[in-house]
Amino acid sequence: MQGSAQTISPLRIVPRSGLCDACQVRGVAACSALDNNELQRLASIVTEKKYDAGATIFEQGDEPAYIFNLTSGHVRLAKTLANGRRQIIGFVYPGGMLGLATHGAYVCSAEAIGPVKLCRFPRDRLLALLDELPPLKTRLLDIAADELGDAQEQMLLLGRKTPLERVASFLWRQYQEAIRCGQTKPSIDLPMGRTDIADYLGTTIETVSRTFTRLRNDGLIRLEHANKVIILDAQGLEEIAEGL
Amino acid sequence: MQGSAQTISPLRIVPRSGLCDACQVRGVAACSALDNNELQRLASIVTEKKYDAGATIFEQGDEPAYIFNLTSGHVRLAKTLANGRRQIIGFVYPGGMLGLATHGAYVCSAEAIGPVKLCRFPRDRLLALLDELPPLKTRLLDIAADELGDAQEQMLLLGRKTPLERVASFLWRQYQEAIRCGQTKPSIDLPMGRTDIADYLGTTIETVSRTFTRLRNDGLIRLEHANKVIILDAQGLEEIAEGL
DNA sequence: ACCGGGCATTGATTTGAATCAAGCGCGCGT
DNA sequence: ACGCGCGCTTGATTCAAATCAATGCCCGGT
Repeated sequence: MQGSAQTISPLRIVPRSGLCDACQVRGVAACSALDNNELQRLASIVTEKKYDAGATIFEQGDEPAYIFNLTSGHVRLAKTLANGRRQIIGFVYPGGMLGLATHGAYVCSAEAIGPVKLCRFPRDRLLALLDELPPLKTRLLDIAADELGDAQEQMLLLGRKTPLERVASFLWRQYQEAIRCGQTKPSIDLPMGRTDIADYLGTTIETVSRTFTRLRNDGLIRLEHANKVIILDAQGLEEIAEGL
Repeated sequence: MQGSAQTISPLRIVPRSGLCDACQVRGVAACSALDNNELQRLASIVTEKKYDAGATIFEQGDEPAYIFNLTSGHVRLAKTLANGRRQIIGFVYPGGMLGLATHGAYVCSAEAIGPVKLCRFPRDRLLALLDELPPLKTRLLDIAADELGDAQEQMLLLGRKTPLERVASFLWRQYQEAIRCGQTKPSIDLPMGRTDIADYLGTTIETVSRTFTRLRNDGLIRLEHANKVIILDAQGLEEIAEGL
């Protein structure tokens, strides 16, 4: 499977690019912008890394030595205030990038929610490579612009939505993401716990829990168990999410 | 002044690039990445636009036909919820970009706070030009990564800071920005009103007002008038902002 | 199968910011 | 110079979500 040549490349040096051939997320990831030849250049600077559940991939304030591409598992990005209050900036799904946003240092920490695999690129080498791989630079610009749009949507949520609207928005987005990934049933598997959800939505674990219960009682969702949500009324959920 | 040749360009076609020669924000703006030759290519697709105070430059949801560079005045970026609740996503200062973040449409509206001048680039032509001007693409990627970092900082503010910390953070950032722009006195001129500040900080006009009063009573600031703040205790302000 | 611990839910109480409601002051136009 | 109006400040009250406090449930280990 690794050696199977769907690609017809003349010299099969392939430093470790067998990885990319077998990559599960190649279609979604940043690499999707590249042809096989270009991909090999990228592959020449990549290292595959694994982390256990709960492990820290990098810390807010660290020198941003690497940029990552998540190939399997889920990651949370978090910022922490002096007194311990925590805000989750976002969740990363397979195919997503880590470490793009910086101000000279990582602006947030990245933690593995479950066991995680990712492709690690030395930042300086990746940035140097960008000048030789214009499609990749374009792709990264697109990704950054998209993430910026997502971030702005989250600001609206945090600044102006009620807890009910926040949870509904969260579920709605998870649902859309699941659909995008080929899910056909109206259900969501939540890889993260209530604490993470609360810290993402700028509220408390108790409020999140009560809100789930309320959505259940109102017939919008069913809770198969705490981490498996069945969407019963997608439109109703969206309307709540949009503040209608 | 317009025709003054500091640059030695062979053919002086210069569609309207006299503009760039005289540009006040050339050092800070995205164009700073370009040499004079490259700048002319940019200048060939630019149109200068002016807007009155309160004017809408573009609307959330519009087709993102243009990307802008603010040359003078201040802009607010806002998103609005069905029932009228508004969240200000950010304020743009001279030299800043508008319209970078998109998801196929402008993700927020841009409104002139006071009278405003900006350079307008047709999006498709600018993006096409990026492939010929790699330094500009790099610069835009840098700008996007920076804005992403700012957005994440704002999420922390909206999700986890108290109103006091929010206002202190806001003033602190304004102060840093003023210093960056060459300001030497410890004072800030606020181009926006209390309503804009409240909508930016995810709180109400009354709370903002009370918090200004409290910071004044606690000796951290002095209010020369509503829009002119003197910083009396910069360190104290920063400590509050950081939640210490 | 039983026990223990961590996570989620549910309930009671408190609290701080939103809302409601006046005043105040400054700038503008006449 | 005067009065008008808008935007800011200040005060009183309400209310929703945070906090405090049990209780329940599921999973993993023995």
